[in-house]
Amino acid sequence: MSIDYQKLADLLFPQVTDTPETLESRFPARSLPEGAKVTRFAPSPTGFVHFGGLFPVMVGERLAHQSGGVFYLRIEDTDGRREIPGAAEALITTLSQYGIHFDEGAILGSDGKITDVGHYGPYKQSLRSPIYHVYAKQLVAAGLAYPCFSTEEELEAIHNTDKKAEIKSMDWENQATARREEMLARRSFTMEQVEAELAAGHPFVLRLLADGDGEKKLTFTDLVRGKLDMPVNDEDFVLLKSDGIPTYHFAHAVDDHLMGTTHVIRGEEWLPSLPKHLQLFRYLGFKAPKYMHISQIMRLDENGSKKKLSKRDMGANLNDYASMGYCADAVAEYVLTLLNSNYEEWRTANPTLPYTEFPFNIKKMSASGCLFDFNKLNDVSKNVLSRMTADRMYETATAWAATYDRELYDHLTRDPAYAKSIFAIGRGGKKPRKDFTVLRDVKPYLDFFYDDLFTVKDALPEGTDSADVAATFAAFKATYDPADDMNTWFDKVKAIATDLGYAADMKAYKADPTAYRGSVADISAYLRLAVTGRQNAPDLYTVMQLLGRQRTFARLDAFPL
RNA sequence: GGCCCCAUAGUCAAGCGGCUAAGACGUCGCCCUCUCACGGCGAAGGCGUGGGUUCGAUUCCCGCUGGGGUCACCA
Repeated sequence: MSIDYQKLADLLFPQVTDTPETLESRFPARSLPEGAKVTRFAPSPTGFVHFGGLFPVMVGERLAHQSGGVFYLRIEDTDGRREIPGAAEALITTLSQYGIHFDEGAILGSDGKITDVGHYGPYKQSLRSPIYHVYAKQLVAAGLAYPCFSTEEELEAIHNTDKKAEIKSMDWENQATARREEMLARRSFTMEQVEAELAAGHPFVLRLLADGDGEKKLTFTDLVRGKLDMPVNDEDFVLLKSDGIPTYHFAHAVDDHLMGTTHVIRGEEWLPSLPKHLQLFRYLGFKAPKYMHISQIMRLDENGSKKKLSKRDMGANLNDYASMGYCADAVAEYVLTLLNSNYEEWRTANPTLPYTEFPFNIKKMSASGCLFDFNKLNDVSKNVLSRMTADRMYETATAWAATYDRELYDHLTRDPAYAKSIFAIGRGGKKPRKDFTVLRDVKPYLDFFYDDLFTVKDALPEGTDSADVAATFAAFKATYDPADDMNTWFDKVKAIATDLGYAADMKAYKADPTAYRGSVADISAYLRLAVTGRQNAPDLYTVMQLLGRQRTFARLDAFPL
């Protein structure tokens, strides 16, 4: 049976008049400096940004911007059934909070609507049908693709593929044979049959005519995994769905070629379909981009086995991190530590540089999947917060509190200078205090600096003689001078200790605790509890400096004995 | 089940034929110290398994085991 493929192409795509050549001239190759990488983030608007999604995003962003290239955003909205209205906008907003900015693509305008920026658009796949159809027609005309009029129901009866649960229990051997036979059957048809189906108004999908021998292997080099062997594609997979919208595979080939993507960075779940893509690029006459398949982030389930971090898991939604109190920089740094094994080393050597200064290196990427580790994230977050200047910490905390803790926000903004001086405690030196793991820790840490938030949380140590406490307060009030420096201040506290029969010297006290009523540590504890309401707080001298004499004394007076 | 990927401590990881097998997080001790937070010192804990190749394997090859992915008109 011989078919006039050009005639078939005209029959299937009568509306297509453009040719691949006209498209090539409409989207010319980019003129970029040698070595510049063009990468993209290509999400489908089906929900929030997944934490795991941040990995390819950051790799793409770093590679592009580090090389003087282009990082663009393309929206893969080819599945109307799964699309969630507003998801694309939300995706962009979330990423911008993470400092991820796109040079071109479907970008959010000031009106909150998505608009195209750049010369390779449209950047929403649903708007690119005419483009895909040009190449679809070309493939049909070349005898490399064909229409299939089987309905979804018919195929499902054979494949039984629409439910994961069924896949697990089905008979694989028979399934494979049935599929092969079905595929062969669909390949043979006559022009008359096609004409009749079209005349009857029956929809069709366009399938690629696979020429590969599934027994043969293809060797391919992935930039993070090295050489890989995969079977050559032998499957007539779908290029265009019955609504004329392309599948991921087809859109990927056409778009990444036309848009000049040099490096495709995606999750490793795409590895098995790589042979399809390579075959498509070959059929289309396109040069394939370089690929980087990134390992999935996992979590530990109840049984101790690894599971893909999925939608419902804690930490899956990127938006959750803000509400948990992690700032975007912390999350980004954590991702970087997982992405490049030498990142932490670099950070230690360069504590103050922004992470964008880090020389990101593909060779330092690991091919094995890793487990999400809150301990590590916490540590990174704690360091990120501790490295900030007081001003920066103030801004970060205030911005966070604006949406997550109005009460804190009101207090911080009431007197910014005061708030900044609180944040300045133990900050800025070589060994800064690390009081905050997340921004949620801010309020409980500094509440005692505000009279209306102050409460006595802790109790005096067991067995404390309240007469000693009262005597301590009286003596302290009699001698305290805000003009004293820290040493003078502490000498006075020691003097109080001595007068009350407490040890002024800790070493002496430890050597013979029975010789004293207590130690200067106890005296400090009395004062600390009254002034801060707790047994643990930053340096008392500084706290009193910030509170001032009047408020300090008021708290000593108000302390219940 | 087929195909594919992965495999160094609880976690992330250096290592790329010869090392007492780095480092970080976590855990536990000790020190510093007015408490806390820092900081310092130290400890426990690892090359999944069986074959090769080699004078010598964590490192190279194969099998096994384990984990993960994938097999749609979803991406």
